[in-house]
Amino acid sequence: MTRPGKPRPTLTAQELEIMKVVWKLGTPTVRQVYEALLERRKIAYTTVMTMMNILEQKGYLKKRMNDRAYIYTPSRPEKQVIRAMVREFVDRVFNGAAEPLLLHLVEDDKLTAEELDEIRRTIESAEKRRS
Amino acid sequence: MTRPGKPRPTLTAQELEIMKVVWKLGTPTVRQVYEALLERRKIAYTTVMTMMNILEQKGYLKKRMNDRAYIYTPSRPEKQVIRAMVREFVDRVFNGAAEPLLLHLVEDDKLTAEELDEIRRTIESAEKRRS
DNA sequence: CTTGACACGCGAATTAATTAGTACTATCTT
DNA sequence: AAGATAGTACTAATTAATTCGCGTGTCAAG
Repeated sequence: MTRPGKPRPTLTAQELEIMKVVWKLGTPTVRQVYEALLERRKIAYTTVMTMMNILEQKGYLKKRMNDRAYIYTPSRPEKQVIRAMVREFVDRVFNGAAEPLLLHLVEDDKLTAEELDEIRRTIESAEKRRS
Repeated sequence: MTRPGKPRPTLTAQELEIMKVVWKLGTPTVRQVYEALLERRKIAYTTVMTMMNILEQKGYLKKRMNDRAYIYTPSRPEKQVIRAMVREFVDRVFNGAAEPLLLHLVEDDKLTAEELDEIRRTIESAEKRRS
């Protein structure tokens, strides 16, 4: 049922929350993820387990038995997954055009002067790289 | 039930699709939205009606009776809604930090040289405006 | 050996999104 | 006046996401 290599359905909010923990911990058990999440909000152990199994079915996690519990590992690197989410968002909201989103962000006065500066430098080097 | 002024739940994919049409048409009837959507995909008239009524309940649309049919109007400007969606996305995916998203986009080679240039100029003027 | 902690699988309840059919009414059209 | 047309309200089926309890098995400690 899981088609290797095919694009997978994009992560929902809670799925992403779990994936973030897994990426941070590397190779956690359900319990470890559960404990990490508990520090943020009330949640049941079995809820985490269910979600992680769904994430496995969706192809985001792999599990292997170790001792008495499963150890889960991300099957795709964080950067790749986030990139796909950004792409999906740009498609859905901006019809695939990245520029309007960029402009939104830059105009939004949410960035510090240093961040703006770094971005400007990134753009400049991107421009050089191309010419 | 609709709390004026309060932040509303963020739009789903299909809701956004309908809102885009409404924003474009300005003050459409259900039928007009329906016809516009039909050009892209198969959908039933009543489906569109249901969605638009939900959007009204959610506070994104207002309707007034005119002649025999309701005329719907957006209750919030497109830019504002999109901005809220961007903010929600940045919060959810990047924990509120806009910069990593910016960098993702710039690195992603999805932009033309002209677009990059325009963005650089926008950043420069944003920097001036602040200093 | 019994008991408690921990792990898993399974099933299930709830909620929301999405889609659309049906019944009814009011208005044109001829 | 009759029938087609267009519009709404209401109901509902389906699917997915999210949440969690329960039963059961295993291992370790007393």
